[in-house]
Amino acid sequence: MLEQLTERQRKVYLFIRDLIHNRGYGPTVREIGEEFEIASPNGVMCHLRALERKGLIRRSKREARAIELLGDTGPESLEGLPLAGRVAAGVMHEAIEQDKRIDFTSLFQRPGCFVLEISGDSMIEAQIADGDFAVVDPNRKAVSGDIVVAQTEEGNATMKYWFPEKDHVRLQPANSAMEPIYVRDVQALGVVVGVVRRMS
Amino acid sequence: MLEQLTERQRKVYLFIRDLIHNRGYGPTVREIGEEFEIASPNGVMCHLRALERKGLIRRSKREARAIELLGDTGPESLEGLPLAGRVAAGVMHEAIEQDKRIDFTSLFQRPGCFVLEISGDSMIEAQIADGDFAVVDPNRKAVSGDIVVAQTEEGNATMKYWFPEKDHVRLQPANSAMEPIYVRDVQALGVVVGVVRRMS
DNA sequence: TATACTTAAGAACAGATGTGCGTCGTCGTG
DNA sequence: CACGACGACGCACATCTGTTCTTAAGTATA
Repeated sequence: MLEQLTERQRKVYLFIRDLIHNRGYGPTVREIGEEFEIASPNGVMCHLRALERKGLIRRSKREARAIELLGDTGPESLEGLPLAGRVAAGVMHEAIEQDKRIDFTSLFQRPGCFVLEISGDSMIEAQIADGDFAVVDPNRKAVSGDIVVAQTEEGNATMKYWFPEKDHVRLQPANSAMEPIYVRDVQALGVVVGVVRRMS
Repeated sequence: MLEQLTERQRKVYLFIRDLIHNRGYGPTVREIGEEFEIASPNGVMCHLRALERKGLIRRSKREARAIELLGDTGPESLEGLPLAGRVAAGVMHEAIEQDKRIDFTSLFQRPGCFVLEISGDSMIEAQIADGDFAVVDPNRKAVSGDIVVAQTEEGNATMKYWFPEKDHVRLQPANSAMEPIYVRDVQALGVVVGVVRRMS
């Protein structure tokens, strides 16, 4: 998105975006000029035309501050949590590196995904415990060994390992105290792509 | 927030907010007048003054469209994932209930929280596996039995159960194949308040 | 009944703002 | 070398826009 821009254009775009996100409304042509020490309004117009031509912004003719950001998902600066490093692997840095961030919401933001709360311990050996939240992707085809949410013809739904065998499917719990289930008419509602646990 | 407003003021405020969220930039005084069939700019000024006085917006003097929304968290509709129910507990609803939603980012959004990637299997029996992300709250005092990130005086950091005993602390792994560590000079960098796993 | 607040019209003004014209220099490409 | 791009100046113009003043009707409050 930003690759096709020149250095100058990129900075102008980021300035506009920053204002819209952090101040709530965009800059005027002359405000941009002031920021980048461009004395003539037309010098700024040149950049705005380039940004519009390259599809990053849209403008309304003859309207003040009428700059619309295209393909912008919102202020990223506030999203997510700082990713501080790996633990149990040596020295911990005192200062948390602020540059790497991880956003759990966008991590699982695929169209159609939904969340289920786990009830029971049948997947405990797959590190999925009672009360956990499972993120399920219904648009993904289950392959052998996936953890899926399976629904039998009676309407019962359960979370198990998915093993197709000959003329049936083996639904294998991740708990050595439990036996696998063999079913003929079953469908996978979706594949488990993530687990979230809250321990507070 | 909206209770202290008159009906007319509320509609004006919602109109402004809608434009900022959906169009990307706010309205001019006359645009508002056009929407509500207020012929005079001053009729609109009256509402804007009221909204500013009541603390819903902030304006910059003599600047076009310079309306800032105060105490506004952005379009809420896009946040989070739909929470579809509990699994392994009977009947699955065909239609996912869209009204309940869960947002993983805000779930762990406490000031100071950070994320660590887990390395190794020392907490496997607490359902924390290699490659998982742990959310750590440094502003929380560790109590006996908590899972903490502990740092010894040598600077080594590790994730363990936290058991203070007499003149030392027992750092207990959740892995029966491993032995506990007894340390005198150790501090808990934070308490693990969440776990996130990505399996795609 | 008097007072204050809300809502609004109409007119006028100053200044903010987008836009177009012509010009110029630099840099990389063919 | 010519050409096109990028980046920018300076100026002028039309209009957009916020603001203020005066006036006034309707409504709630004391």
